[in-house]
Amino acid sequence: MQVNLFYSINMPKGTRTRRRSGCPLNASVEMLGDRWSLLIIRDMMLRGSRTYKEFLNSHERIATNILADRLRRLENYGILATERDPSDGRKLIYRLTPKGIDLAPVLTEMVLWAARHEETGNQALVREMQNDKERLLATIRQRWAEGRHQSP
Amino acid sequence: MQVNLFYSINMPKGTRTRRRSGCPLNASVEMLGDRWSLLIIRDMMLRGSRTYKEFLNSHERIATNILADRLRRLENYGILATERDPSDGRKLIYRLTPKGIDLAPVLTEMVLWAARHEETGNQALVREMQNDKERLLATIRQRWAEGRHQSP
DNA sequence: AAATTTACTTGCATTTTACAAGTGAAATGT
DNA sequence: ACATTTCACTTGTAAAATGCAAGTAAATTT
Repeated sequence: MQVNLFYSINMPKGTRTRRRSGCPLNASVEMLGDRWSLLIIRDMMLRGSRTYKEFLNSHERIATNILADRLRRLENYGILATERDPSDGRKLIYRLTPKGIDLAPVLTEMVLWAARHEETGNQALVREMQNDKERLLATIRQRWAEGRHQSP
Repeated sequence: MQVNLFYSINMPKGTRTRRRSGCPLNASVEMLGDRWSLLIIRDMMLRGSRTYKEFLNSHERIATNILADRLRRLENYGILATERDPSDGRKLIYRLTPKGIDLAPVLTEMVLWAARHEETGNQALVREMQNDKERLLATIRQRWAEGRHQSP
């Protein structure tokens, strides 16, 4: 039997303790390089999703076990944090940490790149990002600083 | 037996024909959201890697079959293109297309994010990116326009 | 002509993902 | 008070992706 020394017990799958290299891009890829993590962050940042159920509603249809796993990983990485909903003890509120909010420029550039080179939707968002990247980023940061990131 | 209608024959694994959604971020994630693609692009853009063997030399140690698969996928997506080396018929030269070069801002933001929030190396590159993001991007673009992206 | 280099492919074990169904705690309806 | 619903998951299992070692064919070098 062989064990993978890059992983530890009691951690979600794929949560590495040792890095493959010290390159900062590699660090980002190890934390975010999969088919779901960045979409969860998008849902929090741009769509105001805060609960497990809200994440499940998004159009790409993530499986429930994968969602639970990714939320745990992102929390372990310090990208998001949780708290119980004081008004409903069943609900967990997920919110971005400062580290998570700092991903806004990464998401912006990925959106703009795809919009430039692929046929994609949500042209309103894309135009907003193109026209004044800095203003949008400031808005996102401020919305989170003020706690106005709750769902409508 | 069940078949997955999101995939087609004769395409590298994971190369989807239908998208999970029209969101531009999702498009980026479907093309680049794995543990290797962005590292290959980094090697081309920042380290000047051009051949299969040069990619294999990078510190994260990609497996040969995965590398072949990722190169095929990135070519299918139009992110890179190949040509035979005129002076050595065994060698294939991989180079970024304009679409691939346009990923420079994505890589930059991912590097800066990790450098800000994780302990990583290559502080020289990070400082260069911090100090003058636009100048570095202009340099990368120009280096590729001039064909000076060959290995040293 | 033999050895080496390059760019892969193949086979197989391990790990991850996807899908469907189920569970327990808290809240709501009657 | 008790049944029903909601919420946030977990579990089981099939399918797909990844990782590792070994092998191969064509071009080049010796």
